[in-house]
Amino acid sequence: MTDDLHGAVGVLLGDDGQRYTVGRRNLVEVLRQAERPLTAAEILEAGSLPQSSAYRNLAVLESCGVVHRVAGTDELARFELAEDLTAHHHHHLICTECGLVSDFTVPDSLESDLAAVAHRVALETGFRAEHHRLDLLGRCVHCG
Amino acid sequence: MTDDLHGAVGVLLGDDGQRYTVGRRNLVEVLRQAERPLTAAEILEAGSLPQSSAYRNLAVLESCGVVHRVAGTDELARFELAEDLTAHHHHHLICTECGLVSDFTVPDSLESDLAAVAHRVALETGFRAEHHRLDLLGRCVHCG
DNA sequence: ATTTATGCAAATCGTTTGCAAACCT
DNA sequence: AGGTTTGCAAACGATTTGCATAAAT
Repeated sequence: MTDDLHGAVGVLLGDDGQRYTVGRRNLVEVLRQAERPLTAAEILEAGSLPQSSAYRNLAVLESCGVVHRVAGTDELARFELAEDLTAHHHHHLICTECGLVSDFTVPDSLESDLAAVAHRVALETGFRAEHHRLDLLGRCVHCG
Repeated sequence: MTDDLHGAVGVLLGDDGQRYTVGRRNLVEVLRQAERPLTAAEILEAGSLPQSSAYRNLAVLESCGVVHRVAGTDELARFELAEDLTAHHHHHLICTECGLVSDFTVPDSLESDLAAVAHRVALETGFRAEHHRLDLLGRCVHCG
């Protein structure tokens, strides 16, 4: 029950003065079992909380850094566990046909280049980059 | 009046059996003058069409490849002229504080690497990448 | 003349919020 | 008890749509 993930989530919530309730554990579990970002609708189907609780708790988890909000090409919000809590840094494949979002990773050398670019841009524009987002847009295997 | 841009837009619309009406020209002009992606609200303020016409025409322009929809971190839809119609390929700086989206470019060498990654991913996952999206997320000069 | 675009107002959809009851410590 | 979270139902805000009129070819 008390494995690494839930322990880490508990700490993040606690740091923020929040409780790790049953509903929140439920959400984390649903997101853990998904191998891709889920829409609110998918989460509602998979979990067993009312809408308002799901949305409210996703917001809490997001502000504590447990959950991350992912932008696709449609207007639906999608959520995944923060990278700190899961294996590793990854990027998204976004299907422009059906909206499906899935994960992929890139070579470390490319990640270094991206970091260098972020640094250059900061110098040139005064924008302070904290993260980057690299997505491939196209047709998923289904919509190919 | 009939400069390159409007000519090109007219062709794209025509190819799709659509007319280049006053309202559509108005939208293209508003987007041309902006140096960054605009939200629907900003477009409504700048242009002079009713909401429904603006949204409907943005949808038409998008499906003809004249306008491109940009995802930020907030839920607001943002629009810009398609890259084919403007100078060049670019990426976005997205402020996580105020949502502002602005443009930047990266070295060609990085673009080549991105293309190579897209190709590799296609082989490995069967996903057909058509475009990519590289955004930097952080604080803009204002919200720094 | 016939097809397509417009503009108003009403509807829709995802998401958020007010409030009273249930929960945790 | 004291403050937080829950769950229902109602509210919200951005975007979309029905329909009758106006415009374009």
